[in-house]
Amino acid sequence: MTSDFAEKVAGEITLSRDPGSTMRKWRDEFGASQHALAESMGVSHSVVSDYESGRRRSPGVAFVKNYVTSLIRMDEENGSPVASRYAPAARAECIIAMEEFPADVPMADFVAAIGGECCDCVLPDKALKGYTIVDSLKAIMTLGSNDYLCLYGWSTERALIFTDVHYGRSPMVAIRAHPLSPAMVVYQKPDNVDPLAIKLSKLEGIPLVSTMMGVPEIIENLKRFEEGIW
Amino acid sequence: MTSDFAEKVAGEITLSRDPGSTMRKWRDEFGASQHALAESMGVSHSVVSDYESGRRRSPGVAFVKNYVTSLIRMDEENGSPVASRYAPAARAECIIAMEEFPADVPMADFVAAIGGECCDCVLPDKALKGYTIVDSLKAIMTLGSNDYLCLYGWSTERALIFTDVHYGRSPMVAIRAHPLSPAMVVYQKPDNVDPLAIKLSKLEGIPLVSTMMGVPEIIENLKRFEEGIW
DNA sequence: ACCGCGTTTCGTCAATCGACGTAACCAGAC
DNA sequence: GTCTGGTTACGTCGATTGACGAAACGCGGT
Repeated sequence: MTSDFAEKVAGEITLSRDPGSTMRKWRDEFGASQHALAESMGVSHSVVSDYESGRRRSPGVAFVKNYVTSLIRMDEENGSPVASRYAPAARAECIIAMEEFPADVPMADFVAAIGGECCDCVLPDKALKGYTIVDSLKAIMTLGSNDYLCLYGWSTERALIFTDVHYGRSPMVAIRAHPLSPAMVVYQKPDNVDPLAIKLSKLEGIPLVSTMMGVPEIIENLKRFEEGIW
Repeated sequence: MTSDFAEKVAGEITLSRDPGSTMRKWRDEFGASQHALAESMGVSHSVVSDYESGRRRSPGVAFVKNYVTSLIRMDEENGSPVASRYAPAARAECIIAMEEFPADVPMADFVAAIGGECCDCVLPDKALKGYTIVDSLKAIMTLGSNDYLCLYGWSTERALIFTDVHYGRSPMVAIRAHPLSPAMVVYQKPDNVDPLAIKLSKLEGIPLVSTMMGVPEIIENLKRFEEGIW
């Protein structure tokens, strides 16, 4: 979540016709002084001023990264008032976690990382670009057709992980009814997987995977993919 | 829309621990060769290779901007197959247009740009960070509670512009029922503005504005704010 | 073998960045 | 007036970028 916001900020600075003033805009938004930010970045305050005033016309990405991550770290130390205001879309109740991978992750690696097993499916030789962990009950009770777009974030080529699934019919029915399809569906701790859900997954050509791993452990195990390590 | 995607790509490159390989990842995603991209960028092909291989450890934002905008321009020349795959959330049916402003836009300037008039309200001395144009009928018929999060995109400090509004009661009722509030509500071409809608807007402290301007003209007039000009 | 396409490596050099410290400016409070 | 906090401007210099072109490499097809 926060990393999406960091990308937003960094991307805006990078693409701006005047990177300096865009940096200044964001620092003002975060309510930080040049001096405090400079300390956080580990540089002298006049460096920050030089960049914001436009003396450096094309700052290197290393500097921009330091600038942005420092602002966000400072925000987090105060409970993320700015970041949370800027990511309301990320706070849909049924979304527990949602991340993009910086590089494609082979499906087999993903399934292994979450201790998953295929439900009578064959994993295609494809890759995933991210995942979303969804609270199944809340999703079923609150999501309408266009809600599913939020689950996909930046890419449909992700794994949707439904938590606390008893038989798993409703998620597959809803997914099947929607024009967009995820690359993979994972049921977390199902009692039994409904045969109809398996049938539907095959009709849609979506690999269906189950795992008995807890959500915190799943999130922990997927962190290395987020950091581009495997 | 596309600019959000460009920011996503640029942000990811900027924040990556290995910008070169992230650039390479995205170029592969777009299916472009180094040679074609180099031509599009106006540099020699070996420059692209030097960057992607990591010879330049901290590329300047000018180069990254050229790289990203060239990839996206090339994608657009082919009907945006990659960009549209990466922005499904942006294609919610009821959203006609949605943009963020690179710098705050004073409310008075925004209202003037869209030929708007206050419906018995006083414009606060505040600023907007973006806007969303919403098809009212589709929104009312299809949006659930969490849908409204999609309307807000990156910030609630935006103007929501509802099109084809007859009296404008439903949008205000729905907005009032939702935990998040926009900074401004605009009714486009209303027949008559419902007094109850005005009352609700005051209760919420949300300025209510009406305009008789057509959607294409509104979008055109707001472009200068997107480019940071006013 | 040759050819075409795609990519990498590397030497080179002018231009710019990254970072420092110093000095100055501005505004508000006492 | 002084002090504090916030910001800007600028000289300086080593390090790095931005860009070029030449040479080389790898792969598939003929």
